[in-house]
Amino acid sequence: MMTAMCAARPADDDATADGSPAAGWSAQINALGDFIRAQRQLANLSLREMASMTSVSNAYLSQVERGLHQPSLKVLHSIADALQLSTEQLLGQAGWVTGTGAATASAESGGTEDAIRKDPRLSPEQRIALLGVYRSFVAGATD
Amino acid sequence: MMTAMCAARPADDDATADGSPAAGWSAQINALGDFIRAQRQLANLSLREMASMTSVSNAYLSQVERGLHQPSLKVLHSIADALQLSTEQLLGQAGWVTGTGAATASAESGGTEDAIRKDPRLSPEQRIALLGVYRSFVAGATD
DNA sequence: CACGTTTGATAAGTATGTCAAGCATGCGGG
DNA sequence: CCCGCATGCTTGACATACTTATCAAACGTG
Repeated sequence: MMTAMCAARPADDDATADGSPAAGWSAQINALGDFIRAQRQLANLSLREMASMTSVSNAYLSQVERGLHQPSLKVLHSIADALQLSTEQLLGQAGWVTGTGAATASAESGGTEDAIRKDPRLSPEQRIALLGVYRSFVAGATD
Repeated sequence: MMTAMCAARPADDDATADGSPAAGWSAQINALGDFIRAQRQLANLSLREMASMTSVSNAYLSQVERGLHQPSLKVLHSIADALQLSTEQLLGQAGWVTGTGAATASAESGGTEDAIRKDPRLSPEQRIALLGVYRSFVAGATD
């Protein structure tokens, strides 16, 4: 197995002529596909094997690996599972998550807000309420 | 403005009896939608405002918030950006960051109390009040 | 060489995400 | 009263993700 099979990449297609899709994600998609393929081959899996593990068709996996499509969360998750990777690694590879630490918002100045937002023990409604209270407090003070 | 007018949720449809690895989507989608809506309202944004920020149509945002659709990565990312959240928080909310290690939650859990205690912008009374609210929330959530 | 098997790639069809336009409702002013 | 302006919700058309069925090449067997 694993012979130099028929690998053909139809040249780097960065067609962003029409403005429909967000420009420039082809690079990330390619990176993601390469990464997935590498991991798959590392695990000595064929497309079909992985397909049966992920319940995603081999054909689509092939297309994803070659950067022809942007897989959805479901598929991404399945793939990560089959390859024994965390979804975060996959997303990170595609550049969709800013990084593991990643605090795009105000992390240092608004530590409390951030903590509330990230707290997994709160339901959405509770979050709203708590943040509302907190903000009213802070707004009332000198700020 | 901001009066909750025509609101209708078409019953909770949780029909996922098959043994697929990704079973139980509707619940997650609903959670995600609720979270997004909560955050949006927190930021005092209307659907249309957010739509213009995210370059996603208001209609679709509405549907996503109500759990009628699963947004793609692009859209998710845009939303996170508009709400000044990291994509990971969104994904975490929906429970998509399973991963093998996946200790996103436990690491942050408990950080909220700490953040509140340390927050220099709160007066002692406010601190007590906020902690009280937070604790009541967490206590009610069957830890 | 015929044969079956395994591999990755392609074709055409189906399901689902996404948008632009229109609907319903509430609010303030003539 | 009606009217315009705000909001959120629904419809129907299109684009994209995804599937099932199939192909051509490489690897065996005898």
